Amino acid sequence: MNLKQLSHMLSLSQTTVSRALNGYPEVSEETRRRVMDAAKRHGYRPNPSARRLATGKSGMIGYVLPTGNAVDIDPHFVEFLSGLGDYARSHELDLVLSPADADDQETTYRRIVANRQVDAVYISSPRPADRRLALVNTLGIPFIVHGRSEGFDFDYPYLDIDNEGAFHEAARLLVQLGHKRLALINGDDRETFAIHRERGVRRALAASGLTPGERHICSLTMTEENGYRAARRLLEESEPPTAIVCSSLIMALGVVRALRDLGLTIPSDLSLVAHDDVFPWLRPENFPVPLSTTRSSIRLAGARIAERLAARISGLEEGARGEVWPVDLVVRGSVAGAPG
Amino acid sequence: MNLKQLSHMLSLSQTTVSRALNGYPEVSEETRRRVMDAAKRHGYRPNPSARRLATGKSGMIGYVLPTGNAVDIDPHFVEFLSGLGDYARSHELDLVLSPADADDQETTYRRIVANRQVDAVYISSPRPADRRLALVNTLGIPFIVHGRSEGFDFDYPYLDIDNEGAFHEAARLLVQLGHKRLALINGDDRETFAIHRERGVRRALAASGLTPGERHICSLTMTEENGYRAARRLLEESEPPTAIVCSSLIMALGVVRALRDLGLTIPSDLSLVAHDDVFPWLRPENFPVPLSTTRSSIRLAGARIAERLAARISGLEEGARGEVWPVDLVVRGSVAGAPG
DNA sequence: CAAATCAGCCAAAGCGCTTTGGAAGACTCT
DNA sequence: AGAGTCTTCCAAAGCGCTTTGGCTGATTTG
Repeated sequence: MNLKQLSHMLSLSQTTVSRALNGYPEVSEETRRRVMDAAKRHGYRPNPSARRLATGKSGMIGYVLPTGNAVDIDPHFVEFLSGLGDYARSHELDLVLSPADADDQETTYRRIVANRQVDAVYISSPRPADRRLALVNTLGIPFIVHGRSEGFDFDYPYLDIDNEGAFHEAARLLVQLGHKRLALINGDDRETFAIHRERGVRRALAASGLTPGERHICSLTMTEENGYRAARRLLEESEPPTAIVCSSLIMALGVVRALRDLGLTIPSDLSLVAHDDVFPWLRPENFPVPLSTTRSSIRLAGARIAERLAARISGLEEGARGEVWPVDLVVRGSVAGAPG
Repeated sequence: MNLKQLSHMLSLSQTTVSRALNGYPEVSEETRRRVMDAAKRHGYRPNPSARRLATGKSGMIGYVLPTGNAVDIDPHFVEFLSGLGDYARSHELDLVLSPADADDQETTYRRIVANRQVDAVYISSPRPADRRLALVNTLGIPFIVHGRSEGFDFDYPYLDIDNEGAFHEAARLLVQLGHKRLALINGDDRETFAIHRERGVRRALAASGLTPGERHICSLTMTEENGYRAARRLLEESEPPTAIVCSSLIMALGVVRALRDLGLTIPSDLSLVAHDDVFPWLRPENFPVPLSTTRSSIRLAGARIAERLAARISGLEEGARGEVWPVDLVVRGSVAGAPG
């Protein structure tokens, strides 16, 4: 059932039927009702390919997926996706993943924009002065950044959590508990989120006249093994930290393992706080000692981004609005006063 | 730059240019070369929307993503995606994720097929007599199942690992080591993979005249917490198992935690084997006691599925070919003879 | 009352590609 | 030499929608 057939059986022109269905004003209410009725009754669904060719709109949002043999997709992605799906599902919005060589994403961005494959894109894990951002900005496709970049002379729309604030709070708490030697096991510090977190920690320390030890700030990809290694290295120093702030639950698993290997206990020997993106399959309250966390649901962020992208596509949202979500500090048994 | 312009500047018809570019035989080699050259030089890229409208082919593969408030996307998905991307990247194949209400995926399948949004789909986590499979089979769109279903009177193309064999081997090893009380902490047993795993374990036990205790086979969604709970329940029985086979590393984390809480040690009190899908961020060799695993890279499966889908789309693969990958049993320190 | 306005509809021209059904010319074959 | 056969190309008809530009008859306006 296509437009031609439908309009024919209504004895109307395709123009009128099309306009009736798309809510244009130049069609009488009665006609519109008739058309709508018939469309529903016959299960008419406009062919998206045709609509697309005519309008250039695809009804999909895009994401360029960095891939490569040495490239692992962030496990957070799946939770983000859950959120995105939660919103998109009810709006018949599909998501197009365009895999790209991690070292040459530009080609892919250009392709999907030139081909009008998607109406909007989102960008995640941005770095300072991220080229993708500059590119997408000049290409003129609607977009939203999940996270923030830095060092641009233009503004852009984003959704981020207050990473600096969160880690500032966490570190401040630890300092208040008397910790003088505080370490940060951070994610990849080429990414902005990690930079912000480090900034938060440093600021909290500085406020009490402390500076982190040279090697007490480390940056690694967020695996259990790296958490272990970092913790091990830190705790075997001559003056080990008495508190650690950690950028992910997965790394925290490794930290906990390292402590065990060294015969140290939480929180008497070491206080630990980690960031929790809220995975359903790994919860901080279920750590051997319940883990204090800075918590922010990445899934909710996914839903919000979908919502905002939809708004941008339909022109309801404009400009470079940035949105920063506060982060909860949830204190559990893994923190205590600094050891004697 | 579109076809019209290109053909005009070559003084050829659109027909000829189109045919030259698409490799049809009825154009001379010389002309083809001229056309190819000009196309490359001017960076001509056929407009996919137009091509799509004309041919009905989209150059994308689809996946219906079950979503909902109570629905969590499987964390394995991300690794699978990495693999899919590895292949798709080099073939300019995009992946369309269509989020759907987990309880009504049929509507979405019908929509993407009717709209010809994608050229092929894949289905994951199938259940016995899975309705999606029957649906997709009748809709006539090329597809591949990741995993297997059961109870159909038709064959279908799939890629699966030998779950039964893997768990049979694992259980057999434990039995050979003298374990009489063996428990299985399985994933959701409405899914075929879990059924196969259970079958493997039962078969190994039966071969030595053993049957698993009533409550020694449990089925739960694969979270750390569920692993903990199941292990705890099992080990607090009057006749606790001396060996556990576990369907995922994440659950195994919980098992290890439970053991610790109960003051038990691996492998002297309990032998443990888990299935490893090969996550970059959590490795069995890094468990407190290196974990024995049945190992199969889900990422490689993703790449293979992409490859086969592409082959199906282009007609290179036909029929209901099933492919079953063997699974490695990797023995590490977590298994030992049954305690005294 | 003629002129201007307006609501409501339509025919047709795109969008940019593929594909059908020839047609023209070159070549073979008897 | 004329009939048949290839080879190589083309014009035009789709694919199914949106949108431009106008037309008609009814209503308002000076």
